Amino acid sequence: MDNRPVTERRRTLGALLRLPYEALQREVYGGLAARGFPEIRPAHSAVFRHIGPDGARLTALAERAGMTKQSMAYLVDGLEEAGHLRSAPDPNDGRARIVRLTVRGERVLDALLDLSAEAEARVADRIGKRRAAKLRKALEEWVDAITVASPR
Amino acid sequence: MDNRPVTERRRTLGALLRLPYEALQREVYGGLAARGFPEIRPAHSAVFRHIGPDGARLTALAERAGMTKQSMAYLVDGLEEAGHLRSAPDPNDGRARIVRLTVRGERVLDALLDLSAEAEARVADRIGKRRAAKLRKALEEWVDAITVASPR
DNA sequence: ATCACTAGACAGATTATCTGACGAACTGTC
DNA sequence: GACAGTTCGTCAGATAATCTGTCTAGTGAT
Repeated sequence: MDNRPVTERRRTLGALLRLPYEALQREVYGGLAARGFPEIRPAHSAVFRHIGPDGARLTALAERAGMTKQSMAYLVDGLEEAGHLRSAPDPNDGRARIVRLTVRGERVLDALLDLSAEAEARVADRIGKRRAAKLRKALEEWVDAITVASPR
Repeated sequence: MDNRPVTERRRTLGALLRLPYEALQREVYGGLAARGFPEIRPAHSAVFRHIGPDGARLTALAERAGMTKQSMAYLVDGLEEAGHLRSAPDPNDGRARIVRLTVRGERVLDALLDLSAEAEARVADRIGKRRAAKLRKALEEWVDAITVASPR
């Protein structure tokens, strides 16, 4: 049995992941807005995370992001309208569209990665370089354990 | 400049927090469904996280959860309909309603905390006890740093 | 040629959030 | 007391981000 007081029991790993994650997200998407991309919302990262330099099919993006084609289409439509993506029919498959980042879209991806690195550096300043390195290492280990168990 | 390859640059702290968090959430809410509470969805945790043994006002819950009164009212309504909460007028303030957990609601909170602790134990099994302890410690430090900076 | 499968679109629903406006109730000051 | 300003919760309406189910067109293997 767990006899610790509720306030302590409530400090779950989930909460300890969620709070920093939300803080990070505020920093990164705030920074993105400040850099001239206020239209990019957190959900859009599902696209930027999984699109490669040669673009990808809608279905491939959806599968990698673990969501339905319809949901991914919704996100892609928004980004295409804002000029971050451009889609063209696949010459090898008449059913498929290939979605690619535009130059503007590549700038967003770059800004996203920059801002993330900056935010991580600030974390290291706050909690110490060693501790931040251990944090990253432990998370990487955990993510690897998850990923082999149920590949994305 | 950051000259690491894109695949490595993409392994941001955000991603390293998000993936475990999502995995954890699946485990916990899956477990909750298995324990007979399939109607509890992740968003509802905003209520369980912030309600105390003596209940709370809607407005207080909303503020603690960092959302609008309207959004919190939506979540509370759902939980009240499902019998996890019961709300009564505040005898000291005619405007206010006090929302309290029912016995069923308390069982949910208990299950939530149990499942979280179990999930954390499984993480320790996977990545090692020492590493898991360091992970928790680093996250606690980070959360504390966030919380003093912008108290919730 | 046909037939099973796949890519993406369309229609419609659900969940979880928001903003703005509002009436009722409380609180402090005159 | 009366009045002004604040706070509590609700209503109406909108938006974001997801889902299921159905459909057409295209592919590919027999």
